[in-house]
Amino acid sequence: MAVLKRDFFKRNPKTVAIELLGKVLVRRIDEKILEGMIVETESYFGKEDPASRAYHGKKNYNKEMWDEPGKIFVYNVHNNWMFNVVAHEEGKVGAVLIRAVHPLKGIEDMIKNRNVKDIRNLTSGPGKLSRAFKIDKSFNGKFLSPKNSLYIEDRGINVKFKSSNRIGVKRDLKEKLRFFVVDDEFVSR
DNA sequence: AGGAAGATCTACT
DNA sequence: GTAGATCTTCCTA
Repeated sequence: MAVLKRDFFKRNPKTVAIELLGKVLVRRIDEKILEGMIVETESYFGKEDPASRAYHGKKNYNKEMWDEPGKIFVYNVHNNWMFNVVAHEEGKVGAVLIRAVHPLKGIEDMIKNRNVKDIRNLTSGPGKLSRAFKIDKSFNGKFLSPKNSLYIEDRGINVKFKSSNRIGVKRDLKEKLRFFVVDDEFVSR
């Protein structure tokens, strides 16, 4: 049950995105624990990446991507919070977007937070999972850490994954930067 | 003040 | 599966 250290995120965003698959996202709300296995991620780079929030240079809404790896980066799109973790090599820019998790624990609470019946709809998208886990802008700029009630654990789970182009992106890079676990029903369509 | 946002829901074929 | 409305942040003017 090793909590991921900051060094884990001090690498290329692509590597981090791949290795985050199968890790477990843990959220503590008072005495309740919510857990979900990460099954879908996307990596974003800096100015060289037209799909990245960092593409237009350092702004108020994206400055966390220049910040220390291991920090939480949250932004809003169409009334949805996107949950990212800052990940890049020394002196670079980048982040990994958590797009979907597979609920493990606290499912009842997630259903309450999300107000849906179909379990498959619970956390199968970036805005969905942040709502289910009660992640919002208040986490922006904090470190992933048990102290902050939000962190990621390595439980030695090994998963098979595939890659594809990123979702919803108009001008994507040639490289495939979306990664997802094979045959998991919580991967977003 | 106005607008666009790399998502989601709903309501259809 | 696909299309259209959504109704919050933060940007640009």
